[in-house]
Amino acid sequence: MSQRDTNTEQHIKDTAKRIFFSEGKLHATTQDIADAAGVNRTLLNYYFRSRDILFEQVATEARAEMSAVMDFVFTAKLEFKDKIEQMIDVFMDQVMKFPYREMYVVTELNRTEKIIPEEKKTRLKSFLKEISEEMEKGKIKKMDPRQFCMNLFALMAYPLITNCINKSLYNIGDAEYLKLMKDRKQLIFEMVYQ
Amino acid sequence: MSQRDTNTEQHIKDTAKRIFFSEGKLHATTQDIADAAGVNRTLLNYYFRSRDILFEQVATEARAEMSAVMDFVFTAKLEFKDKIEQMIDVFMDQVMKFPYREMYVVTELNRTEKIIPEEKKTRLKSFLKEISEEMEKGKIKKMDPRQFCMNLFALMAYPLITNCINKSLYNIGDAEYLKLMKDRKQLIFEMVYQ
DNA sequence: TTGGCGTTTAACAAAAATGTTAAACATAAT
DNA sequence: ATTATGTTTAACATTTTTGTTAAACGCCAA
Repeated sequence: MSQRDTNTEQHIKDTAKRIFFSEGKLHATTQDIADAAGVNRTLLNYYFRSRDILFEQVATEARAEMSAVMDFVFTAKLEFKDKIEQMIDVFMDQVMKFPYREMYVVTELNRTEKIIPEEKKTRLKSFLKEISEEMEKGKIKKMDPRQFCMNLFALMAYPLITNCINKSLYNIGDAEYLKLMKDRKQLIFEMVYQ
Repeated sequence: MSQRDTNTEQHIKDTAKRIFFSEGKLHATTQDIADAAGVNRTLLNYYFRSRDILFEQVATEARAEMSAVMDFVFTAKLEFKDKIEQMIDVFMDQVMKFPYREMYVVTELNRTEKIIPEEKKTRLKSFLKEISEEMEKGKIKKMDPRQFCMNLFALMAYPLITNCINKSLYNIGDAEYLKLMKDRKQLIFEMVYQ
């Protein structure tokens, strides 16, 4: 830590996240980000040296945050039913805040052909197993557990990605949209559980 | 029509669509597109004068194609149940071919602040009404019809957008993924039409 | 067979985005 | 009060992307 501590470096990254993940402006330039952060563009180079480094850090933090959230839920000592409920609650809050975060990761993957670390896969595997067991018990409809996962995440994430279309299409404002999204928590639970 | 008829102009647009909508490379440059189309970049300017015009044409055609598909389904003279079945069949085929098409439209909307024409909204409205009626009849679970729509489209579109993540996460190859997506047609129908 | 069209090549121009440098300024911490 | 740090300004350099122009080539159709 430096003697004089502004946290401008983090502020810049947070602004980039807002632009990319909340506003979905995937084509934003360094100038756009500097403007939005209310700082001079040279400051971005001062802190990050290059656009690529900034973007990479943002992407890395994004992946870390997503992992942290998923871990929190996956490893929770809860009954399956409660775990699902908690997952919906936590994950929906996330996508409401950062609707385009996964989209950013996807387009970065499409651009750069990166790969997903093994550890994440093992965490998911144990969750898939839990799902299977719950199906055996007859608590949820039987299907490929991967399909169950896809359903769950689709129902949570998609309506927020298409936010701008939906608002216009269904003629709804910010407040009502927020309410619809909050109502979805219960609705989604009812759809996937039984 | 010209005396000598290559259809290079359309070929270029189709290539752009493939790159944007199928491969999800939202940051592709005119050079990328020219290369993928196997033509010289100057030819893009020859046909379209500017990148913006090409992109606008591609976006316009995308919207038109999506509208055409939706119209085909919305206006079909079918019972609600069959209509839903057909919608899933037709729409899933679309998203399997162009997973990122809606994503492209969304990011363009976020970039340019365009607006959606009224006509589309009225078509949707009559569909929402059909949904309400079906709920009254007790054929499907009661909820806000808009939520029903969001559920339906989420279940269809999202797993294909996150294609690259899913393949890696669930350790599946192209063939198996294709099968999973085909199986989803039936699965989604069962989820929304209890 | 030749004229017109589609296409490429090459060489630039222009614009947009990014990166660099040095100097000046502000100010909180010592 | 001085200094080190954070920040801005301004002036450029570099790189990437896009747009322009003119000439040449291949070839099909009239």
